[in-house]
Amino acid sequence: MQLDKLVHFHKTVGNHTRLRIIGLLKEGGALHGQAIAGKLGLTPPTISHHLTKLKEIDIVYQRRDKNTIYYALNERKLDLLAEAITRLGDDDMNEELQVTDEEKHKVLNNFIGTDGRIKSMPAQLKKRLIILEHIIKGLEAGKSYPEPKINEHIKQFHDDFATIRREFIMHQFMTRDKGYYELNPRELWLI
Amino acid sequence: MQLDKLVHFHKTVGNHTRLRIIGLLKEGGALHGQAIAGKLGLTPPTISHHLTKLKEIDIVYQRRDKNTIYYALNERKLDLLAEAITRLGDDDMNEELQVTDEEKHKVLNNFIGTDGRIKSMPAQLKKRLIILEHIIKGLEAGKSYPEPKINEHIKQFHDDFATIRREFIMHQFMTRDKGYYELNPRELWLI
DNA sequence: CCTATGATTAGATAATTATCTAATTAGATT
DNA sequence: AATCTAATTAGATAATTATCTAATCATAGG
Repeated sequence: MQLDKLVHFHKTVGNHTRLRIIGLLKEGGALHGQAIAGKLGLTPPTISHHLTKLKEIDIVYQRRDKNTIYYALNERKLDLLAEAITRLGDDDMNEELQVTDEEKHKVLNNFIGTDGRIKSMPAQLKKRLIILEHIIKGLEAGKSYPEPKINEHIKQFHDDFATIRREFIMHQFMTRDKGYYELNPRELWLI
Repeated sequence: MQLDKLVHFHKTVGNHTRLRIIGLLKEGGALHGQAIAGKLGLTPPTISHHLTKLKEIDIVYQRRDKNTIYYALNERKLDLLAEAITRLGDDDMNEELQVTDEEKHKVLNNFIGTDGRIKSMPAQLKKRLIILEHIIKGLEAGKSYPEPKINEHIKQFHDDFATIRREFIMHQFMTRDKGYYELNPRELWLI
């Protein structure tokens, strides 16, 4: 991570109100704007202002339900940035996390048969993520799926839909709410 | 770590010049003021200004040799603070939002008369939440109420049922769907 | 199409702050 | 004591920003 980005991150987090918002989201899960405003004793425009800043550094994301937008913490991002601090002066950061298209192709060729089904799930996280990404690409962003639909979709690739479905949640590809599943924004994906 | 302290830390580190100083000290070991000023193309007073801020958060310490003061990075501190980031929002950060049972009793006694009705709605959010919680406790979880039923229930406590009903939604005590109201699970309540 | 609700944008204001030059302080050396 | 060197403080200025009110936008539901 380069200097400017790190500055931007700290500048954003170095504010009383914004830290309190982060705290609220951490303890309370997703909240909508007016709830945050109420709890902090500030007006909605002010909260809006802070939320856009928090979104800029990618630490909160949003989900819309009717007229209400729920904001939630991207905790993984938090961890990554914490790590970045200790490596402040170092230059060779981040590279090891990138995956090239070529690498993806190779993994897909190795683990997916000519019939399109998964021959076996790789054990290594990096490769698993590539497979998961491949599966989830068949789903539509912004659409809400009931659990059976998800199962059905996964079964096209692999019989163990329960494990894979769980990994979708675990690795932040999707969100579950009351039995309904929805893709997370791509920036949240770990790949 | 306290909220204020965390804010102070991030505010301090969230500055282009100061991060560059940290970077210099990390790669170059101890440096004296004028050397830093030279490398960054700034004047000594400016560097002095930033160094006092970095000393405030205890991330830089100094050693004097004759007239020259050498500044060095406290890397252990850096690690500690990085760790604190992942705990943003944990435990004691939100202390001021916790409410004890004793506190609740006190508020209820103050705002609710012997007839069980609300004498006046407190303005302070924390107290309002206590009153709202009290009112909503008379409703049953999992049951779906039409709007008139809700109004009726609230009117036992206060005549302004519209405002209170709206606050139930706003503060996530309940959900409305097509004119029907249902309690949210308790974990969602802000109290 | 109309209305209600929640979010965002625009614009204003007051507070904070990064930076400079000029002046001052603190040690060290002669 | 006089002088040199490095650091700090004072004071000024320009830029940034947290917050508010008022206005606008976007979506849902009739």
